[in-house]
Formats: sequence, C-alpha cells, structure tokens
Amino acid sequence: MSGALLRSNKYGCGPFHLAGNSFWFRLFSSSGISEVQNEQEAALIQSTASKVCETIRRRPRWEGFLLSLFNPSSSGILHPTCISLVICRLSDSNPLLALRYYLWLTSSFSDFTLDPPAAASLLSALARSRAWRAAFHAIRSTKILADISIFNSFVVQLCSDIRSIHRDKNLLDNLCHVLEGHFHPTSCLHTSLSLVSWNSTLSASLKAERIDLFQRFYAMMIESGTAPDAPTAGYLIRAFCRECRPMEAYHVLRDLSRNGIIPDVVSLTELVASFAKVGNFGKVSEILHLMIAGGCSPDLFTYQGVIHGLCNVASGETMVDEGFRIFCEIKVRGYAPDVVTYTTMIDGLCKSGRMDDACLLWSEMIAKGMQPNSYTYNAIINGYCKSGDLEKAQKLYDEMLSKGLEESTVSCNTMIAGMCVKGMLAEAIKLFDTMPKKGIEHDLITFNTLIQGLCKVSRTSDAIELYLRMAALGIRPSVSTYTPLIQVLCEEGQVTDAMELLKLMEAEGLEPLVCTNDCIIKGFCRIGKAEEGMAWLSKMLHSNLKPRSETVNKLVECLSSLGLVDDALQVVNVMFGIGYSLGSSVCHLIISKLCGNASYQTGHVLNEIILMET
DNA sequence: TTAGGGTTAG
Repeated sequence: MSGALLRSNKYGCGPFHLAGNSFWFRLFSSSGISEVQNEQEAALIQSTASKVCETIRRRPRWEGFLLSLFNPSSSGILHPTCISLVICRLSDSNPLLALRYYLWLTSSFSDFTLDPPAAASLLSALARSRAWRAAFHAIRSTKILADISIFNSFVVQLCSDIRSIHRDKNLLDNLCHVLEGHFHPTSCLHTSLSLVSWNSTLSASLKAERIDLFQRFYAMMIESGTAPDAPTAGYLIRAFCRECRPMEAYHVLRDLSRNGIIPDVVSLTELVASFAKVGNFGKVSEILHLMIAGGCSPDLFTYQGVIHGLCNVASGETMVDEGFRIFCEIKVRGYAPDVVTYTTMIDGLCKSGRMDDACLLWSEMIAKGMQPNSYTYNAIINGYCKSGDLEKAQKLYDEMLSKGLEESTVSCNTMIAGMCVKGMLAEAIKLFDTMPKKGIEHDLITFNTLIQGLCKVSRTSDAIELYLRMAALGIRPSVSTYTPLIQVLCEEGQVTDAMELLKLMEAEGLEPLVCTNDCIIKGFCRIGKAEEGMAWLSKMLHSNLKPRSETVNKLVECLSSLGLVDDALQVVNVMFGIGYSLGSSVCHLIISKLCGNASYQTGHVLNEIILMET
C-alpha cells in the first residue's frame, strides 16, 4: 500500500525526482527513512497536502510564511508525494495558483524539479484554461519540460487552440522559440516531438498565416529526424501555395505521387486554385487528372477554385466563358453549386459585362432555395455600378439592407466607386461621411476611390485634404493614392506641387507608374517649361521607361512653339527610335518652324517628316 | 469529426 502510494497515487502523480543532495532527501536520510513506509505517513502527507492547498487558496502572500506554518521535518510538506498532490489538486481547481506554488518551489529550492506526471498535470491544466502565457512562463523559467511526452501533449493542445493563437499573435512564436531552444544541439533533450505534434505546428502556422514560422517548424522537424507523412506533405504544398510558389508545391506533389502517395483533397485544391489564379490552366488540368487517377476526386471546392481563376478579369472574356461552361458541366455531373460557387460565377459574369446572365444565375440560386449573402449582393451591385446602372445598384443595396445583411467597408467602397463614375460626388461624399457614424471603417480603398473621384472632377484641394486625412488616420497611401493627385496637379499646371508629391511617394518606397512620368512631362509642357519636360523624358529613357506617343508629340509641339526646333528634332529622333510617328498637326508646326528658320539644315529629319506626311 | 472556396480601386 505504502509502496503503491509512492509509485503512483490516485491523481496519477508518481515519485518526485530527487537530486542527491536535496533538502528532502537529506531530511529523510538523516532520520533513516527514505520512503513512505506506512499508512500513517501516507495519511500525514494527504492531510498536509490538503492543508497546504487550503492555505494557498485562502491566504494571500502565503509564500512568506508557508514554511513557518508547516514544519518541513514533521509535516511532510516537502515530500515529493505531497508536492505532487498539491500541484495536482490546485491544477484541478485553480491552475494559476498551482503555477504560483510551482514557481515558489523552483525559486526556493535551486535543485527542485517536478516529477513528470505532476508537471504534465500542471501544464495540461494551464492548457485547459488556455493560460498560455502562464504556461510559457513556467516553461521558460523552469525545467518543467524535462519529459518529451509532456511537450507533445502541450504542443498539440496549443496548436489546436486557434482562437487563442489568433488573439495572441506571439503564442506560436513563443512555441517555436521554446522548441528551437530544446532541439538545439547543446540541449539535453534529444528526442524529437512526435509526428502528430510536428504536423499540428505546421497546421497551426498555416491557419495563423505564419509561413515564416511554418518554415522554422518544418526545418526543426526535418533536422530532428522525423520523417514527414502525407499530411505533412499536404501542409508543405499549402505553405508553398500561400507563398505564391505553386511550382515548388507541384514538385512536392510529383515526388509524392511517384511513391504512390496522394495528399489530401484540401491541399490539392489549394494547389489547383494557385495555378488557376496565375492562369496556368495546363497545370490545373494535369493536377485534376492526377487527382482523379489517384482516387482523390476533385470536389466542389476544387472546381470553385478553377472557375474563380477562369473568371478572373486578367484572364479575359473567353476564360469567363470557359468558367461558365465548367459551372454548367459540374451541375450536370451531380455537383450542387452553393452560394459561394454561384457568387463566383455571378461575379465573373458581371465583370465581363454579362449582367443578363448574372441575373439568370441570381434567380436560379434563389429558385434552388439559396439566399444571396453580402458577397453575392456586393458582386452584383458592383456589376451594376460598373455598367453605369446606379439606380439598379442602389435598389439592390437597399434590398440587401432590408434583408438584414450588413453594410461593410467593401459594400460602401463599391457604391462610392459607382457614384464617382457617374460624377455623383455629393452622394459619394455623403456615403463616405456616414460610414464612421454607422461603425464602418474607411480603408485604403475607400480613400483611393474618393480621391480618384474628386481628382476626376478637378476638386483638387478636396482630394488633397482627403490624402492628409488618411495619413492622419495612419492609413499608408499607395501608388493608387498618388497617381490621380499627381495627374490632376499636372493638368492644372501645378507641376511643383506634383513633384513634391512624387518625392513623398518615392520616399515611401513607392514606384510611380509609367503614366505618372507622362503626366509630369505634359505638365511641364503646359506651363511652357519644355526643356524640363525634355530632361524628364531623358530620365525616363535612361530608366528604360517608354513614354506614350501622345506625351512625346506634346513635347515636340511645345518645343517647336517655343522655337526650340533643335530640341524638338532631337525628340522626334527619339520618337522614331521607339517606333512612334508624329501627329499631323505637330508635323505641320515643326515644318513651318523649320521653314521659317533657314539656318536649320536638318535635311535628314525633314526628309523623314515629309515622307511621313505623304 | 474536419479541413479548403467567393465581394471593393488600380
């Protein structure tokens, strides 16, 4: 009985790991007792453990007097079984108190280590109550992780608590850091985590969108000699996809399939979607065939990814047709498109201007008992905004609200863009102003859309005011913020201000669009500073940027008007080099200037111009 | 027992 108590008690706590010179060891050795030898002692330890728990629960700052309340040599308070009992009991009721007791022990007795079952009990109690920071405190400041099995269950518990991981951005970093310390060559812990634990770290990193951590966990896993399995390969494929490296993911798949292993449908779906997104439909088709041949049938999500890629505007209209064909085909084959699939297809049709087909699908999904959600509404509202039917867009917007679907930054941005396109700036500004009152945040797109709208109608100072407001809100401007501002300033001849903005833009590490350079040159022409325009052109050419034909024509015209015919001819030469031709009015202007000045013997260029004219 | 998909500017 007494032996059984020592080996394991009803709390699952085994014997305390005694260092040779520990306080308790000396205490019992000196009295000739090294084990709990009878039931009387067992009862004493039980009783002391209960009293210690009571004291810790009820009295604040017990650390200062606990040892004076319980005589170490007669109460058994420092007996390993007693300590384990206290830890386990406190862990059950109040894990943070258990941790406090544990930290008190480690700080009071330098050679103290908790026995693995009690350590496991403490850590799992902290994990159960999601006290991850406290758990990491225990891990970092003590030797609590001496046993690998404790580590394994801790890792799995932490990695499955995605809510906490999302809430506390440092949790996975902490885990990675602890693991790196433990698997360091100088560490005494050489046994690796289990495959399940490693996989859970990879899965959690993906869910937290922390590919940097994924790579570190994966590197540790491989270094520690753990062989990856099919789920590992699936996670690896997904990690490569997230990094926009589908070819590397594809190579992982190839290596696996050579060995007859086909990863899960989720990772293959992500790979298919990645290739579809970049328009590599050859690879899409290859993987779909591989899936079917390997017995891992593509599902609705897989085809959804394909259709989404095909409907992408960048892919062009014919691809939307192909997307629609697949959408119809999968229905025939027994797949039941859901709200997301319908939304994707409706959005694709809207973006290619096929509003009638989009409306047919809209009715079809409702007839099938599916209710459009905010994504579906936004897609079709955007379609009507783009096609200029703002009345229909507004009607659907109101319908969306009447159905209890919430307005969002996206829905407001869509309407603001639609209003701006129609020149309804007052309405756009009104909607913009009501957003914060409704608790809807402005974002970069909101500001960019409205700034562009204001610039389009030359409300430049209002646009600049908005630009300053967004900066004050801490929203970092993007290239799309600056482009319309610089353009309108140039059009108004305020080239100095435009250059100021350009400098700000470059200071923020933003690369101006090529057309912004065109605006600057035309701006210089507008204020009669053709030579500065020419200098800017030369800068563009040195940077291998191709100006627009219209821009160079303007520059030639301006230089000619100012009588700088030599310069004008130089630019004409550049134009011919690029493959541009002179517009007829500019041509007439330069010829008249040449004829008016006999000193210009520029036969070559003149000949070319005359040839071009005829 | 579950995972993974869709909407806004340029």
